[in-house]
Amino acid sequence: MQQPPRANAYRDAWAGDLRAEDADREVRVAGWVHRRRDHGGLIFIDLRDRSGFVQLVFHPETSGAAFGLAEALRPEHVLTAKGAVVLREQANVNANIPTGEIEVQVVEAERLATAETPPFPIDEDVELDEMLRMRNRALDLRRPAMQEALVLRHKIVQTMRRELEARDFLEIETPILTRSTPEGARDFLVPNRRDPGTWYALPQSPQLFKQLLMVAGYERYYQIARCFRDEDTRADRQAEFTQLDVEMAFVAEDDVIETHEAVMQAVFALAELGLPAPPWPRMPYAEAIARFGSDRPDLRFGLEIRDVSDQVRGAQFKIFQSVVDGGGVVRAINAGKVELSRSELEGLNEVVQRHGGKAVAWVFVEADGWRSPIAKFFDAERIAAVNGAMEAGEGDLILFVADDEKVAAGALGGLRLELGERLGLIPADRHEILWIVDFPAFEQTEDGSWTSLHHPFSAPLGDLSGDPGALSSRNYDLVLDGTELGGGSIRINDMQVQQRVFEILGMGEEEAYARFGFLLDALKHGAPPHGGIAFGLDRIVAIMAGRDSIRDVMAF
RNA sequence: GGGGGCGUAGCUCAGUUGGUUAGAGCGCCGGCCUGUCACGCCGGAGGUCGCGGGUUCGAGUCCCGUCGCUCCCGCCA
Repeated sequence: MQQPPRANAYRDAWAGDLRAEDADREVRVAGWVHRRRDHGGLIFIDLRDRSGFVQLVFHPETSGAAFGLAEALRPEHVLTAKGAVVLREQANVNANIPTGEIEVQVVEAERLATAETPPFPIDEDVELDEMLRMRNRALDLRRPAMQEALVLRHKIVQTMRRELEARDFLEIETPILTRSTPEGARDFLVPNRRDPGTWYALPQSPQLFKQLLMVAGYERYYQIARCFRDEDTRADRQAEFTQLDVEMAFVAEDDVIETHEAVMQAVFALAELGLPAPPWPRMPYAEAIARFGSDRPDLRFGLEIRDVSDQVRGAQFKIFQSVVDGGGVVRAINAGKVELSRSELEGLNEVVQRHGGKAVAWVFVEADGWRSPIAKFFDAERIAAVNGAMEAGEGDLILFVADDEKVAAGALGGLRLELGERLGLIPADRHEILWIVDFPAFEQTEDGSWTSLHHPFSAPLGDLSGDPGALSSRNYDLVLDGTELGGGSIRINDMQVQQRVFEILGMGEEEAYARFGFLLDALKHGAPPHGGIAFGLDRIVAIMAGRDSIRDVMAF
């Protein structure tokens, strides 16, 4: 703790903060019985509070009535105790704990509450059933890993506030009972008692409000914002989550990126992630898709994807040929010198199929050709060309996927992650961060209509009257170890551009106004160039705390 | 909405090819113990094997259903 507690009838010192220099002090500490070691004629109690724990010693002659109390104490009983801090004899020093040089010789103690036997150990990090943890939330939150995560979370938020404060940002709250926000998930709805038949939506993000604040001239806004999306959960996704939400006026991409490199560097400094100092690399979306099959590539390991369409063109293998003829691509990963069994190789099909692909073709590179069911379809020249493109040598396994470009990229991206994990290529102690930039503005859906890759307020770049598929958007996403930490964009501040975007999206003026009316009205009154970003706080804390599930870094 | 996995003591888990009285560690309770710190030693209690049905001479084990949890896909950045 940074400060000693205000002295009162319960305590005047933090248990975990007592040190050798406190020796001979008379202190009163309060907390929970962490552990009891009863030696019959001598009882040790580890007394725990938020700061840690200290050993209390109860002695039959010097502790008086407190000794009898100590015999009755059990784990998690609540206690206040008074006594002298004494140096332990050299042989009794416990170097493994911060308070191990001293102990408190109790002269007086009072039990403030008893406690039922806890249903699970609170001092160890055993994996527990989630229901059990939720039913016993107070006990679960007492566990050290949860406390550390929540302390870290607090420090991260404090750091964000401090860094943004130093850059003149204003923290401004936005409504929770609101109208639908443009993030594309299902809204949580709350019935409006005063107008039966109508509903509030809970915000999926403060997007509309923060843009309104920019139009209103507040220049720099941020908020630790609760967001709600009525979608199924994942380990890294909850229906209710927290974002650091930021918006700035009179800025371009570089301004937003550089500001947040500084903010996030300060945040990351709270854990030893070993990240390089900014500026962090920026990779165009198209490159990320081509090389890693993902717009949030994990750069901690290789297994990059290469295009071998040209090298296989003209081979006797009909599957590849028809894909290439049909405008598709053949791409591959060199998995290196690994021996996978036939059934393991077949198992990879499942990974590919999950991403909409059909199957994986595989070859083992040998001195005089390929070992593979498809080897017979390839002449020596093409084999050499593919080996060359894949930088493959003897013993290497090459995995191919042939499909249209998007599916092939996604399937190989999935395959890459699967192999990285299965082959143990992902180092736990190294981290890789980068920005993904130059996103396409629009994606064509199966029925031929266009949807925005992010939301309809991201500013497009390019000729608005031309092919929507050729437009890029002024977006940027920050990716750490294959996890998207946050993303944002420069927004549209010109109503004509905004209207053209709605047109491309097939959204009529009426619908646009129904959904975003108050922002559109605001944009008419002089909108500055502006842009912002939102970071998923829960994910950031989870990664920094080394937890797999964001539920392990949320108090409730 | 779809698919996979799991469900055995308070907790974490083992339980062989379907076989006799279902186990371990920790925790809990009792006893002993004045230097332990995950104290130690001795003893003990604790089970509707998620629930329901079926197959079988016999089911924790196999089958069907159901409930709960969880992961993944869909969905979602």
